[in-house]
Amino acid sequence: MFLCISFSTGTAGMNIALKIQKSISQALNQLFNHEVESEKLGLQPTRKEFEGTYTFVTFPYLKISKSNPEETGKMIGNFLTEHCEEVAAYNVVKGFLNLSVTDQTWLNLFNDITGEKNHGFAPSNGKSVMVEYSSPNTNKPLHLGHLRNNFLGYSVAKIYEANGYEVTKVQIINDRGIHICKSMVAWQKFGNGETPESSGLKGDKLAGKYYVKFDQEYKKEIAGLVESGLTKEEAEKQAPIMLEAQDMLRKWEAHDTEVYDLWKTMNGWVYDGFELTYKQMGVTFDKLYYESQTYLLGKEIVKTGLEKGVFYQKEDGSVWIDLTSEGLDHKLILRSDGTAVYMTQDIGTAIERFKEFPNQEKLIYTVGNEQDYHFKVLFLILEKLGYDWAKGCYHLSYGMVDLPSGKMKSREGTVVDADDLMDEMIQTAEDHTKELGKIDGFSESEAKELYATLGLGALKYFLLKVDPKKRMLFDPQESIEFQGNTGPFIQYTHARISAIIRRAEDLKIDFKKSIDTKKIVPEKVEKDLIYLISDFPEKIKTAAIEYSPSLIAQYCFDLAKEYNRFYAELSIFNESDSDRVCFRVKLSEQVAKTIKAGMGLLGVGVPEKM
RNA sequence: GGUCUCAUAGUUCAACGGAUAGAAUAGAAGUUUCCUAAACUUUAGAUCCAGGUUCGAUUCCUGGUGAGACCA
Repeated sequence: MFLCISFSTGTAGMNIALKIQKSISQALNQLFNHEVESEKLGLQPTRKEFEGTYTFVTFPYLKISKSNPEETGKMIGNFLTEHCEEVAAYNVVKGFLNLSVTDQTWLNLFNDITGEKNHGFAPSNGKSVMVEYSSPNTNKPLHLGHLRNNFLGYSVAKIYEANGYEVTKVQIINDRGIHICKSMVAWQKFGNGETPESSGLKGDKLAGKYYVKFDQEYKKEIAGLVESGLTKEEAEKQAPIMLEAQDMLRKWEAHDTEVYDLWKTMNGWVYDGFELTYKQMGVTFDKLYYESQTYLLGKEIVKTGLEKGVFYQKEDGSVWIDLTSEGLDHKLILRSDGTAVYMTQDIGTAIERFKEFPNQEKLIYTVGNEQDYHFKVLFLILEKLGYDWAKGCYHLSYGMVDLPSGKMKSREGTVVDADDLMDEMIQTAEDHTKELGKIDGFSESEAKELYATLGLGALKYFLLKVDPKKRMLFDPQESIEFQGNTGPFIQYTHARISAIIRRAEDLKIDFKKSIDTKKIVPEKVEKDLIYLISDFPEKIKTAAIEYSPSLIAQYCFDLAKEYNRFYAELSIFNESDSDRVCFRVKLSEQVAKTIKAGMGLLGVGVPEKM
């Protein structure tokens, strides 16, 4: 899980914890004559119900201190208040040493953060990564599962960018194979020359329609054949429409002009359709790969593998790899008739990509967890073939999206279409906004933009807030909620802060002036906010290491929730002390910036007004 | 049959081996002359079972039960 990734540091905020860790290390050394690397000392945020900001657990060091937990905590605590200028006070509860940070430290930190242009975003580190996601088939439209895939991949790409990487976003489009031929055959037989223009259907929907049509006809033919005395297996093999599709695939492989043209035309429709969907989703790609151009790759490498003794050949001519020593089994690399399997072309494609982008530190595949085994094997093979970069390959595996009715099944028509779902979300956002009467003073286009931001924000946040590797439930009704741990709640918080900034400007409050840090002492709730803001760079780093946008989502929610509490408890403009007003507006502004940045990492926009 | 993943409030999700297992929703009760009530406050409710490892286990190990995926 934790691969070797180096991240640049140096952003304001995280160094408080580092400094304290260093001091604790010194304390252990001087008090108990014990050497520990300061980074290895666990320092965790103090639980809400206790006084303090950081907590150091002393249980593991009792043997060294040769004392009880309370005494040990006191000794370290005393050392810190004396020698560490960040620590103001401490308290000990059992084996937990809770440390309070001095007000001055908070205020200095806050001034540092406001001075930063891009808080949390690391400067370029000269490294690059490639992220693959989406990778659809061209025989049907994108569905809910693709949404999770796309949002996840896109967000991870953003998170890597925030960590200073140059990111190449790619997808490989599965544009060939029997499934495409099925759509083509059905269209040829039953389409009557129907096009996206003539039918008004999106191109991908049109192709999908004929894919379904094929399946219906195929079933009819099977039923007919079974009735005439064939077994089910025989019927499945002999159904004329299936034979036609297989014939078409052979013709395609032989570059038959007529078939090739049809293939190009239909795929062209699908790409036009996909483009609209991607645009609505808000995801982009830097480079597209097409399987029709890569499916022959990898055959060459089989020879090399055989020569190196990584692979072995069976009597029938098929090529295999023995992975039993790794706890896996034997895996087919090339069929006996010399045709490739998925593994073959995936090996070839990976090699091509590293030839094309030699300095790639990582290659991240966003693919569902049903492929866990496949990628495990793929990476192992690449390593055995001697490619150093193989250890930089990572399978960003995610769980299936379930519906309340169970699993999505295309045959049963329970698939949730991506376009329909997004439209529905936007529509609900519109209805809800109008119901609340919140669109006074909005122009038509502004209102539309707001509905899209809210509807898609709700959807993206809903899909990204869950740990990627876990299977999740998507309830269409609940996902459109705007209350609680949702995108719109966070968006609302941002809009609310924007209103405060506008108000402050109207009142001509000079909140951008520097604050006399000696005069202002932040209260508890404000410290929590500053702590959260300062923790942002650390969160981005962790999210990248864990490939998990859900951490960012949780963070944004925490920040918004904390802010709303702050907002409810304290009035900003009724203060007589102008320095305090200035401080709080400035703090609010900083929260808004952080929320905007965090949501941006999820690909979610935040409105100024709603 | 073999391998892998998952199991936490009614529900949907959290919790580097750390404190009284957190949130959100749904339920109950409240808060709008005041910067946006898409908000806030209060309240009730959970670790699949059996062992083991240790100062300490939702987390690690073994066995079982249940759900899912992959491989033949």
